[in-house]
Amino acid sequence: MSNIPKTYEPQNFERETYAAWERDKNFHTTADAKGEPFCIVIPPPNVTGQLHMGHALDETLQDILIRWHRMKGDNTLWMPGTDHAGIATQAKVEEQLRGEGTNRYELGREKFLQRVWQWKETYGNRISYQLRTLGSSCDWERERFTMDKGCSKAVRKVFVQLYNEGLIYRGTRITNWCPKCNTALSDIEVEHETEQGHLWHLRYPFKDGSGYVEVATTRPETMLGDTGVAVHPDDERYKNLVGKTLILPLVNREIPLFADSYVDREFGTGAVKVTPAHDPNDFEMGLRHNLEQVKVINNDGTMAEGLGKYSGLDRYKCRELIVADLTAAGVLVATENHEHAVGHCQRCHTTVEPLISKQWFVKMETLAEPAIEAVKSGELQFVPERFTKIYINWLENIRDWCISRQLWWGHQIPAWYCDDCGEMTVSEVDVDECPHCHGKNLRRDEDVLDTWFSSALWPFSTLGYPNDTPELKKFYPTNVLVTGYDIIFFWVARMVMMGLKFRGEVPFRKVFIHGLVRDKFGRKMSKSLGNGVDPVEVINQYGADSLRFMLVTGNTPGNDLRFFDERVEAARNFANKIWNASRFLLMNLEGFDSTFTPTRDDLELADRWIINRLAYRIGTVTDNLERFELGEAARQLYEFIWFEFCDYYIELTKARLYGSDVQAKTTALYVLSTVLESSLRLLHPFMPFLTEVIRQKLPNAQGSIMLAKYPTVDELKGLLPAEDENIKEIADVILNIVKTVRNLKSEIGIDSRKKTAVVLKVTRAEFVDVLKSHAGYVTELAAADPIIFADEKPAHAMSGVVDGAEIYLPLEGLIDTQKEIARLTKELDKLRTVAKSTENKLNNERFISKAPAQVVQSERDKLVATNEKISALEQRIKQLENL
RNA sequence: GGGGUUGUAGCUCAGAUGGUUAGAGUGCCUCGUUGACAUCGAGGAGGUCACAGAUUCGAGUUCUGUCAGCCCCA
Repeated sequence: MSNIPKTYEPQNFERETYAAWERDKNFHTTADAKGEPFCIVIPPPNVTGQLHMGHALDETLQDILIRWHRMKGDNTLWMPGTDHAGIATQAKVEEQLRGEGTNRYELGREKFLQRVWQWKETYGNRISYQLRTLGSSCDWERERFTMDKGCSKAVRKVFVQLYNEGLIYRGTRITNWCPKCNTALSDIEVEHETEQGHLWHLRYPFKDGSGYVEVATTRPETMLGDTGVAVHPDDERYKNLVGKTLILPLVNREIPLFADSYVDREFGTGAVKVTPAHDPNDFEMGLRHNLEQVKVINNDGTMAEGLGKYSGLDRYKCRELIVADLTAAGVLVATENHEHAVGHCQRCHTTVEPLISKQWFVKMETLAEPAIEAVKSGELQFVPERFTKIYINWLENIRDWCISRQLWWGHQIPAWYCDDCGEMTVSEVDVDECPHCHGKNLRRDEDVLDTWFSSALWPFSTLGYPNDTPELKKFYPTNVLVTGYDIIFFWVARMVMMGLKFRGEVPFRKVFIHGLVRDKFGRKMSKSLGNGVDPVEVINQYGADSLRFMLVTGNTPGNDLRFFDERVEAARNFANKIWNASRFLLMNLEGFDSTFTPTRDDLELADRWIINRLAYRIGTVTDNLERFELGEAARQLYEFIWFEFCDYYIELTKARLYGSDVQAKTTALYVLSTVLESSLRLLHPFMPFLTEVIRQKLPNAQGSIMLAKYPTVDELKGLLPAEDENIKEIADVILNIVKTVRNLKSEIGIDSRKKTAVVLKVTRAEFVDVLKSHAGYVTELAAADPIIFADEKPAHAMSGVVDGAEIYLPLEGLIDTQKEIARLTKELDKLRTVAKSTENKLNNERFISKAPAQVVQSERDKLVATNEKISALEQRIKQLENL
């Protein structure tokens, strides 16, 4: 049997292990393969850059689910791919061009797009390869891209159908505009941040000279575009003034004072200036009251033509000047400090400008309704459930989705305008002749679609839509979507709407939501802060298994987690522990007869115990996986492998391994390798590399672990202890004695490994035989040697008491009687507190009558056991005091 | 303004459906070189479970309120 190096060095095997899996097509499946379908589509990473910690978390969770289901025997497909990320990618390439002293306009659309495709090749591939370093078992043969042929076809088909049904329309609306990205944005691409600003109070005079109305505004520069002043219809202050005409200062435009119930009487002066072209609420009021829309700010954030000295100024420079001019004119009467929410571009963080422009929109209401229903009916479930509310709340208040972007990189809108007849044609195939007038002077709409439009189709476009492929039939709806809570609106909700609309079924049954990975101080990892941790570097240093294990432990669904080097180290130490436990087994396997199978009768207590524990952990791990409690499942494995298997069981096999009884040794080796092998399979979804490499060295383990069966309790049949065997209780007595002996030694400063005589007084008859026959376990684990069973208590000794036994370390001369009395008294006090509270419960009639019988009984048992310990301690203390 | 979420050991976090003397990792203290592992082993200290009520035989866990932090939406 070949052995392995002394320390765990993942760098030596992860890469080649992955390559072997991929070479053997272990990730690949087909629609006609055996098993229940289990499918996850990857949230496609952007081709802009490289893997970050958020991806690492997302991929790890998916890979755990995928590998687990594959091992369970499901027909498992993990569909990989990347996203073209319109604005972000275009910005990257434009930045590149700037470095070369040119820009996209100089290059022209076609050449520019070639450049972006080049970028996509480089970075798209890079991110796919980085996903591989994490161990992601994606079916790479099926890798997709949101702008590949198939996805583009799906986008066209969906667009045209929605247009034909009137669910996509083109209209002049107020939209969020980013002056820097130079494009329209959807509502959710705007991030609102509270900023310290001012509230300027302005006086607008009446035309008839009968005084003025005072308005309050946070954006004085927009006053140039004011076309009205609004007050609340029930506001007594203004009731008699409504309908009068005001003169807009600086501009001298006549504007009406009108009433609209939108106005908040409490805010400012109760009178609000109305700029329909630059504020969404004012826009709505403008429509209601037929106000003129005067656009005073250009798309690039400068002031429009025709505004005299203000024209061409930056919007903020203009604000300063306007404030100065209004002050000089006596219009500005007060300036207050004011906190308000200001919208910023999600991508570049520039303050967005609400502007009127002609854009394409998706009508959302009819699409949202079934998407709400799907969640309410339970057809689609969120894990954790609380995200349901967030999702529904958003959909119930949804507004139309602005889908056109003034970019070049993306799916160009399939609409053509005829210069001859002025008609528009929307079509799945490119149009070169106007179907209305047969003219040839067609211009295609220059805009492209919001990136999220194609992402919304991802679960079915990747499976073959619009073609009716076997994959689509087999794997749609997919089973789980794994993603962060930050894109529930952007992506999840839209996929549900589109899935329901175009496939008639939800795109996935469950949405498994995780949080964000933060830095050690709890801050979001970001480029500007420079606090990001590169997963590839972590993998190079600690191994992908360690990173994965760290990401999945100490984390509960939907919650953020902090990244600590120390936690990766802890995970790496766990890997090293497994490595060395395996190494121990491998070095003892020489000459092992791998055909040997023991019967239950060959197994000794420790063997039956560890198998029992394994069965228990198979249960809890599987149970937690089913509930998406991956962190808890990982913790179960950690405890089992490190504490139960390594700390206790391995130690208890050493006597047999180093002894001369071949049959006993073989049995121990059999159980060791059986339990280790099962543990590796249980752990494989979490730590794929390590488990594969070790398992290949074990006897009787054929093929790749990733295709092996996930452990079930059934497979232990024949080895499991009999139902009536009280194995846990017996083990607890022994382990409690072990702990007590170790503790007593430590109290007195004896090395835990130094052999020390121990006197045991067994206080429960049913344990006498089993403790006598297994005293060797105490010797092994606590260096208790010799162990003397006796009824009398040695006077000069350290002592301890556990359920079922009293323990004495006769160490005459080493014992400070007073200290020992003090120590025992402290212990006694603790037990008395316990006894007291237990008694109180049992004396409470209502407890006896209302609590379940089982709970009452366990309290009774506890009281008996505690009282036994108490009297033993009392006697002992008295004995010491009389010395 | 509406909604969500968090508050448990020095730090980071677990503690489904209420029921042992509330756990882990890390950090800290003491001890340990006999061969699986010092990326280790043994032992230990350390918690009024944010606060106040309520429900209950019983609350870290359920409900209400308060305080503090974070997030989303308007």
